[in-house]
Amino acid sequence: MTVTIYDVAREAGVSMATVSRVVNNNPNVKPQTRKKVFEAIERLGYRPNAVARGLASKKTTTVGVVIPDISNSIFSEVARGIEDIANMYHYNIILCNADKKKEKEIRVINTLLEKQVDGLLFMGGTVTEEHLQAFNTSSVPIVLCATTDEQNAVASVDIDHEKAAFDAVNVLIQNGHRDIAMISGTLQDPANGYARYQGYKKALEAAGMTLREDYVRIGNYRYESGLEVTKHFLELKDRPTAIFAATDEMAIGAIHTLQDNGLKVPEDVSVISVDNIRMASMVRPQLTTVAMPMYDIGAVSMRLLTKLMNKEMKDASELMQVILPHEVIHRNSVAHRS
Amino acid sequence: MTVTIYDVAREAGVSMATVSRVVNNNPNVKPQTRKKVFEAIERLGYRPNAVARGLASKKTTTVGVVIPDISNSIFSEVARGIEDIANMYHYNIILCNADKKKEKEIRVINTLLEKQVDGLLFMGGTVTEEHLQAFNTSSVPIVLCATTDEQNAVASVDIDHEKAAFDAVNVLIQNGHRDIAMISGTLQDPANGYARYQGYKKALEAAGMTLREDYVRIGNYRYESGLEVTKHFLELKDRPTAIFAATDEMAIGAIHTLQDNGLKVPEDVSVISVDNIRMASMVRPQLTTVAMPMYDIGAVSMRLLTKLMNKEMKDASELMQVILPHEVIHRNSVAHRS
DNA sequence: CTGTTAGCGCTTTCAG
DNA sequence: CTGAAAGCGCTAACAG
Repeated sequence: MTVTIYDVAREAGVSMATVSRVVNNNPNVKPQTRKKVFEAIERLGYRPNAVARGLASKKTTTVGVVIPDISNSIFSEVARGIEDIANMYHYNIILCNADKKKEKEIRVINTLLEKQVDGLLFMGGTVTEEHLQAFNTSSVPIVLCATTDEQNAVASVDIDHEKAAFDAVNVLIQNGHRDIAMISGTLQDPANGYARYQGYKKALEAAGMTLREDYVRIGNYRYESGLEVTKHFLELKDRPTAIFAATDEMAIGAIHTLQDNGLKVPEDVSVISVDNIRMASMVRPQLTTVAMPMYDIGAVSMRLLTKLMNKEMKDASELMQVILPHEVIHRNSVAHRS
Repeated sequence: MTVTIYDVAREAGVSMATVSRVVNNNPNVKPQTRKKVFEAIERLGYRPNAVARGLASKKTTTVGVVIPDISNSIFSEVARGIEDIANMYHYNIILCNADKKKEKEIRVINTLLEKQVDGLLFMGGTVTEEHLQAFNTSSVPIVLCATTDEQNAVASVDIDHEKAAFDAVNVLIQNGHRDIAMISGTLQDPANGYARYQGYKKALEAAGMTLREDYVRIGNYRYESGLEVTKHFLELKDRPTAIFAATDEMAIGAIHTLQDNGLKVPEDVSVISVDNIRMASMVRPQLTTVAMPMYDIGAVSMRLLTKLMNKEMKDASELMQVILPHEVIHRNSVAHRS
């Protein structure tokens, strides 16, 4: 039925070991023998069994990636970065959506580990004590992607969310705005929520402005939420002249309710955010935002993982927190205060 | 170092076979023994090795999915549908981007097969003779996702692209439009290109209208392309009053160059397309389009694959071409001809 | 440069 | 209900 390395060996008149060598490109094989073996392989239509190889060699050349939701463009960008580099180093990836649910995250981490992945890339919600415990049972390297744990106990690659938010709010301030509202994510979320809120707060402070409670509203990162939340700002007696949204999607939502209410962006109200999803340049006005290098975060974390898997470097804890640079992308949603 | 089934057996005072039974939920184990084994597992922190299991049982509970580009929202939607159902049936997925490049597609199909996936989901460009050959070397079931092969030789799930385009153009016609241009994809692409173009053509014919060469332009499916191509229509002496784009992204591009040139959508020019990506309702005006059920295509094809893998049904060739329904989503980019 | 020989960790008859 | 034993297909020393 299925042709094995043994069949090839017999067909070529050599030993299994030799066949294994040519299949694995081991140079210690006489060209002549190599040729014989290749012919036998061809003739028999032999296809190496990676599972058997994995059991024998204790390496599967596959890495696990747990991701919140692959259909979310932010994460699918990261995933593309991961897969490109994985591919480059001859790894495959097993993709698991976990929707930022702790239970599900822990569960998939375990099944990935059962599948003997050579490494793990984790992209999720908050990294809790339980996550750390699960990571600890792993004998393969793990790197956090677009997240970090409080203790910096595990390698990670991310941007400085607080600084990104700070920079965003600052362009508003530089444009003369003083009444700046924020559409935040939940403060429970360390990176996209809390950190970005902190950046907003600190930027105001640095400019000697005071934070108004009614200028901060919590959204859920999505477009519809930006649409909703902005209505509240519109009801205020003294409306903000600028809005900082924690994500591009919410910012686009904000722009639309503004427009739907007869306000012009950026003439009447300026809008800025963080992320730089593809859609940011596909709306009118085009969105000014702070670019988070999604693809690079994926690519760099996968590259880091390969190094760890090859033991090119030990997980030197502190040194393993890589922060990628962000950048303000000036487009058309911010104007000087009129 | 690593604890195996043998260690657990010794610890629990039973045989490997018994441990295997409890791990696999085989009912033929006395509750008492089961308990002993579970305790031993707990005590030792035993984690089953799925690779060894895969070798012994010849099943890996993982399926391969080859996809053009996971960062493209169309495909990432499909992927989510696939993963959800896979998860439901306890399968994991190995994801490979192949960018619709034949070479790459064939290559990943082979490595996926080497990894002994239990089934394969293929989403790609044209299915050529070479693809069919590669599929033929497979002993596991394969289903095409959002594509079909000419010969209907392999199971597939997709929508009727021609009919979807036909329906889209028809809403334009129903609205009194007679000068309808099309932004098409390449005619080399059977589904999104050729079939959608055919639908356009047939809708015009059915309405007794003649197709104007200069009203058809080829784009590359993306936003920027829609932006570009539309400029040509603007240069025509008798401009179209409506535009049908093969994809939402190109339609949004069309809307924007229309707007950027002082034309109003839909008052001056109507725009419709096919896809219904998330962004379609995140632009102004919101896009009227024919919804292609991306998530469902993924979900249904994965479900079909599970049936094939369980041999619940043999690949009854002809019967295996499932066509999912599409639906016109009326939003605000189409108006009656003024 | 090539062959022999043990396993890798688990499932699966087959007995009992 | 439980155990013994034979592999699954391949890699990796170790000899030669």
